[in-house]
Amino acid sequence: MSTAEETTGGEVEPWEEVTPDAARRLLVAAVEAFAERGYHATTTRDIAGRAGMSPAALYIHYKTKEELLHRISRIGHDRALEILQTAARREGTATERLADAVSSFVRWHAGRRTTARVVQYELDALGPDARAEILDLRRQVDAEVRGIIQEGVESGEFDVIDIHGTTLAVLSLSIDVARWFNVHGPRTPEEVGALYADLVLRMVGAG
Amino acid sequence: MSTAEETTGGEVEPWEEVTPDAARRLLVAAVEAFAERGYHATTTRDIAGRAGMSPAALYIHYKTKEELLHRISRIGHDRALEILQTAARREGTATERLADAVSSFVRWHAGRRTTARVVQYELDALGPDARAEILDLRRQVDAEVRGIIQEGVESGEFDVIDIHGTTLAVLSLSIDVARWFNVHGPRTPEEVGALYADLVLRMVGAG
DNA sequence: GCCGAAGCTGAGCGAGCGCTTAGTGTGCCC
DNA sequence: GGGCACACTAAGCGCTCGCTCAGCTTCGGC
Repeated sequence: MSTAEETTGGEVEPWEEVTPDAARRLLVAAVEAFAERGYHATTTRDIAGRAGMSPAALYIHYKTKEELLHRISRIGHDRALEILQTAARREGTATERLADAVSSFVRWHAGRRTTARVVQYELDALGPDARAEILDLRRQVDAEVRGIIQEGVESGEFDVIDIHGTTLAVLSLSIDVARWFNVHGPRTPEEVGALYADLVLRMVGAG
Repeated sequence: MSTAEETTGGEVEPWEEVTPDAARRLLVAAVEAFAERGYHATTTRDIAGRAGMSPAALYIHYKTKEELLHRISRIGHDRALEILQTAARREGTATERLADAVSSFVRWHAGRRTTARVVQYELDALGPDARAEILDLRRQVDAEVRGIIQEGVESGEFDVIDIHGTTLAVLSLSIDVARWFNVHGPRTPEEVGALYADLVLRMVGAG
């Protein structure tokens, strides 16, 4: 199986780039809390408690609660963009690359649902500077998908009238997985990824 | 033009069912505030201020801040379900009814974006009883769309393998419009509705 | 064996939260 | 025109929030 993600199943815990260990535990606790209750409904006491620390410990590693969200959002967007870039830049037809991009992007939104939820739905809680930085990453995400669709249209593989609108719809469909996906539901991330890749190929008139 | 919504363009201000006038002004103010900042980040002082009243005035008409959200969510879900039911029960082929359902559902999510945003993204802020009531409405929404797709498959109009999964994707795509739609953006609700109806017909293999 | 740096805690500050209460103005009924 | 129901306000209560700070522990270097 050739996919854009190198090791989906055997992927080690993410966030390993975050050190020291206490800072990572706090960040993982924040991801869970933000995903469950939302940024504004989450208290710093809750985050510290989940990480097994006192409320004050949080401020050794992070200046504010918002810095936690910023770090999570930045790392998550970097990862999402990396997944799409890997799919977009592999060799193969536009059809193969679009299917790969959607299936791996969706697999990430389902499999890492808590992270994806925070990344996709808590943007407005960031301050202006952090938000601008993240929006720039989102434009890059959009450009990757639009590029594949554009190439498929030019090669005659796809039949698409509104390239920008269709790109928007493909990304919107994939991102919304983070809202409804249920770990205890009937579908695995792999199954949703495969279904969505098929639906997207139909949307662009491939095959 | 025959659509599921009787009068999209000329639709009078909604919320006219909410009386007296002061209660409606507070509710409209709450919709705006919840849509902009989210339920938890909105203060009762902000809601009352937008409605031109003192903070205490809110509690003449609503027992709690959560009751405001509950009323908004209930009315919004009723309206969304009504739109889908009108499209599903009109006469015509499954293709026509699915296109009508998606275009009017999407048009509502784009045109009434602030309401739709609160309705679709603030469910978790409700208490258990209110949430259960709303979830029941969502099951009815799902059943309407699934019904049309099922009939299209049975009549041979559609080519769909996973009916439940495709229903989920169609609703997910439409609902997510409330997240990204921008009133000042390049597309009108009508244009997005038409584009999305076309994309959904492709997804189900119609035509 | 002493020292300073680093990681963490217990206690708590000022602010703003949801919500309450006592009191005020207004208009309608008789 | 007196009384009353109703809509609303000013003030503020009790609480929890994000965040701070003085002090304790631990540990490597010498």
